[in-house]
Amino acid sequence: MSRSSRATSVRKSPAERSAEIVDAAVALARREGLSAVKLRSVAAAAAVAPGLVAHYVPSMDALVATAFERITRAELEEVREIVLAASTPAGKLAELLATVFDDEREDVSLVWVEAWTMGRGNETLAASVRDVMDAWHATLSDIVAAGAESGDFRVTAPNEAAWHLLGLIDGLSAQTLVHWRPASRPAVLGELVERVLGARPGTLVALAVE
Amino acid sequence: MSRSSRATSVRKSPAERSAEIVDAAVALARREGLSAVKLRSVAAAAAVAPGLVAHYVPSMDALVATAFERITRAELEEVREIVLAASTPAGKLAELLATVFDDEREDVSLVWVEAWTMGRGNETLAASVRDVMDAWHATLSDIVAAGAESGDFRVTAPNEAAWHLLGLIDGLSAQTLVHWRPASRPAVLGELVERVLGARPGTLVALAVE
DNA sequence: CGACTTATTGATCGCTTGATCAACAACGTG
DNA sequence: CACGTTGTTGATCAAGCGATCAATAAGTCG
Repeated sequence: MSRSSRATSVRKSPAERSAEIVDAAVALARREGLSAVKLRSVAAAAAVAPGLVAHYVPSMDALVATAFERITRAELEEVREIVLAASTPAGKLAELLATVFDDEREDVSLVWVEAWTMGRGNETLAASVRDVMDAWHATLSDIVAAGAESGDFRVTAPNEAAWHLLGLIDGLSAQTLVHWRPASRPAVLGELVERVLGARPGTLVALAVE
Repeated sequence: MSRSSRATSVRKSPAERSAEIVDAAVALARREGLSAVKLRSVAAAAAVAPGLVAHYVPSMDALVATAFERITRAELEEVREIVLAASTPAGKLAELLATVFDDEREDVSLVWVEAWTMGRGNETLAASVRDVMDAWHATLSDIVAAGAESGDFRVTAPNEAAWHLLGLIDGLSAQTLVHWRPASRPAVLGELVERVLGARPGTLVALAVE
């Protein structure tokens, strides 16, 4: 009667298994948020025993931070490539905003907002959040500075303007997270950012609509 | 040896005790965030047994939602009164921004950001969040609309502009929560909002500095 | 083919959470 | 001063968390 039936297991190289576990954590975080990254749920997602997750990861806090980095770095990298394709600063910014506020990307908002609060009890995560935010700021700052130099934007402090753009992006993302989808976002948003950057009316709106 | 020593208790009217417990929850949330509002921590803060908290509250989710409402409604009310004192729309907005981004108010940011994520598993809280956000939006919208009418602001869609302002406020608040305090916030922010609303340069900056 | 290395399992510990409830005692009442 | 109502206590339950570790078996190597 006590054929307690041990599950059949396949041995894999530590590197491969470790990657699988991290991948499972990333997929889980993308789907249900960072707070869904638990020892047991990751184990289930990776189809391994709970103990194995703990074995391959220093701590769950670290795994959460890793998942955050993977997801948000990938997003930034994606945006960077899209931005690279555009020629003018205004075009770059328009593409950036269109990408960030794409509806497909709502899940990333959840990851960000959760990271801000979870960072308060997870210093590893907090450090990651700071790093990726800095990277975002740098990307935005570059675009704004280029626009200021070319005359497309009339900004006195590109660095500060980049912070405010980032704040705007974060805030609006958080809003959609709760329940809002103010309908005419792209067009009106373009108009808004034109003003923020002192661009000529229409330079961003036209690009944003495509 | 089994003098298990029951703590001396003072009987109070249900209304009074109930108020004490809610007050303790509010104070706790203000100090350490909504996530600190636990059955036992609230009990300790109110100096009662854990069971009493459960006795006076339908569920902890409800208590968290109540604490959120109390804190954020009070903030909004405070801002409303300050805004009322200013005469021009630009002045009202300048006062509003100065108040919201006052350093003393950092704790409220934590409450907001936590509410956005906790609302995902607490429908009572989610409903409260939507309500208070609507109220904020209405307040901002009124100011912007008045400014549009008076000619102080050149905005085509006050309603949308209010959403964006709110997004900006929320996003920048969240940033300070993580670790940022971009130094020259008030002045540069005023300039930013002038542009957002198409106000004449200086109308907000001058007021914000006071 | 047997032995050894080691990837993997799953039970387990200790802790925290919200919630329940029998027992207790403080206060108003007769 | 005793009685009874009821505000209050604190132990307790069940669930979920991260982490640990002895036991197990898969794959490799002589």
